[in-house]
Amino acid sequence: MTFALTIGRLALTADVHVETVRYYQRIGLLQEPQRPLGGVRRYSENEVARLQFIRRAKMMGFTLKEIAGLLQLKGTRACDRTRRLTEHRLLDVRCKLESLQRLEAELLQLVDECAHAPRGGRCPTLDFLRHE
Amino acid sequence: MTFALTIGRLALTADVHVETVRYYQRIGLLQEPQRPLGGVRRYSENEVARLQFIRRAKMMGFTLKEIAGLLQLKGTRACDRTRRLTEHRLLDVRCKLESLQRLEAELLQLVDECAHAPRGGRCPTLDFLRHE
DNA sequence: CTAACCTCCGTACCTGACTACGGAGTCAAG
DNA sequence: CTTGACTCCGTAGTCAGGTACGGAGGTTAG
Repeated sequence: MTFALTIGRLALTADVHVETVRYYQRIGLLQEPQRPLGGVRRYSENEVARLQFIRRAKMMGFTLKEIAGLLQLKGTRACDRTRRLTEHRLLDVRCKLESLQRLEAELLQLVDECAHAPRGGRCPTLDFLRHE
Repeated sequence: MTFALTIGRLALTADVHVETVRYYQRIGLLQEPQRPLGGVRRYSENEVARLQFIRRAKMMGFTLKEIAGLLQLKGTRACDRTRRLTEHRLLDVRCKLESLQRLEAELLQLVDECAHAPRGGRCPTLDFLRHE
């Protein structure tokens, strides 16, 4: 393998902090490679890929626990099983989507009302929060 | 009806935990009424309203810090400020919406591919996770 | 009046996702 | 072979937003 990164190079390559790598190791999201007696651990492109996967999933709004689940998929052999898990994920995402869309509509309405409220009058947003 | 609630009744009425009321008092989100010597504090409808305000704002995705800001707004310029806060919230929500929609599309594709993958062949989801 | 419940108050603990620190030991360039 | 950067490891702290606990004292139904 051409890759034999130290933890620092690994972190740099995957664009996370060293401490974050260690943290992920502590919580079991990343396994730590064997350490040669009195030496320093080396990481391969596998670890880089895994870290980048985590980063992407995190940006998608998954929690680290959810990501651990997603990474379990990686080890699972059966397509049926991955499909069920992915479908579950999809439902979840759709739920979140729905409530975010409702929230967006409400916020939009508030912004709009605030924009058209007469100067010196009452604030529709505050009224909404106070009286509904 | 006269409001002279104990903290427990207040919490019940506003549908939060007693400990949460105390927490809000600690962080200055709620003021605590005078305590009669060797007695118990009493709360009025003001506190109920304020708690409900906080609850609603929280559901709208405002942080407690932002809510503290909202609660201090009074007077004619209030609308400008609430509008800025709400717009900020809106941007946030839209960002999340976008990435969730991308995620939904990706997951949907995976589910679909898995559904049509030949039995015993390679799992498209696993391939996806492996190869980015 | 008394049992049962509530309030008060301080402090400690929880989850999530890190971030910081410190004293070793290790590695690589000059 | 030294110097300086890096790694290891453990522990501790951060921030948000609460929860839990425990002893003492207040309040209320029967």
